[in-house]
Amino acid sequence: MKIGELASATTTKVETVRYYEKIGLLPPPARTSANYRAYGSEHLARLSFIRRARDLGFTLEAVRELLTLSDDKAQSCEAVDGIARVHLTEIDRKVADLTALRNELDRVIGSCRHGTVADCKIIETLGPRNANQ
Amino acid sequence: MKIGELASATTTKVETVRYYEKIGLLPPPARTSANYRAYGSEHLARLSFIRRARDLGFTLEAVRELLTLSDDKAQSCEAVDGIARVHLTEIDRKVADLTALRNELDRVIGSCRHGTVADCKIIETLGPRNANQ
DNA sequence: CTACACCCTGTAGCAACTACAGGGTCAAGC
DNA sequence: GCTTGACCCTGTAGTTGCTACAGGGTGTAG
Repeated sequence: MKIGELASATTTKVETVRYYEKIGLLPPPARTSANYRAYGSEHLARLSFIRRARDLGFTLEAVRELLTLSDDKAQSCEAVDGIARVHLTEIDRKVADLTALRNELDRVIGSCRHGTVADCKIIETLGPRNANQ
Repeated sequence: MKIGELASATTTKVETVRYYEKIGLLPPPARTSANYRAYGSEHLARLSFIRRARDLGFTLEAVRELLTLSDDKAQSCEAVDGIARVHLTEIDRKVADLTALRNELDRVIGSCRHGTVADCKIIETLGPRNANQ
């Protein structure tokens, strides 16, 4: 399997596959006589794993840990569970932050009376003279 | 007003102030004989504007546009409103995406039976062999 | 006069890719 | 048998929005 096939099988860009290899997430595959990367099914499995973890929002560092953990089948999956829970907490915080921000922006937009910039409430909100914090 | 004072007045780092100058968001101020930056109140106003817009999640490009628009007081604030609305839509999309992701992660974590890695549902979900998409 | 806090410029680093530039390889079609 | 085009290679620079040095200069308090 060439890099382009692996990439399209996992909806990844070719450059990204090479990038994952460079940072040590994906092991370097064998090479053909023409120096092309030749991947096997274990690479497909590993890259799929990486992509799904990334889709779930895990950082590459977290993915690296998950991969290491998943290699030791006999161990308890407590650590895996822990990483996932920490990540969930982070996402919850992000959602809360974004929602608060969204509501403030909505309020700011709602105050716009569609006049000139001189008396635009949006611009005014951004200015330094009102003490709304 | 020296750069440190301007920075602490706007809870910005000194390096960030210089960075904003470098990318043309903040006009270069006058210099003292010792080549120190000497800021006036117009800089304070502009930097406050930038910080608040950033706090509301606007990109630096959007901030740049908002600043340009805010300089033309006679114009209608339609464009300003437009930028803000586009931004709100983006935030709404992000919240929706993150929430969906959060729920899937929650589901994945909930399936964990706390055994060994070999039969860990979290690891299994990340693997390529199940067709859950 | 000597610490020390502040200022200066310029460059490199972070995450997680993405996009070239400047080459080599391979199969198909004329 | 040779060209065209799709693919592959390496290496480097760009993206966003800062942040963190390194290696200097300045100003003031004790």
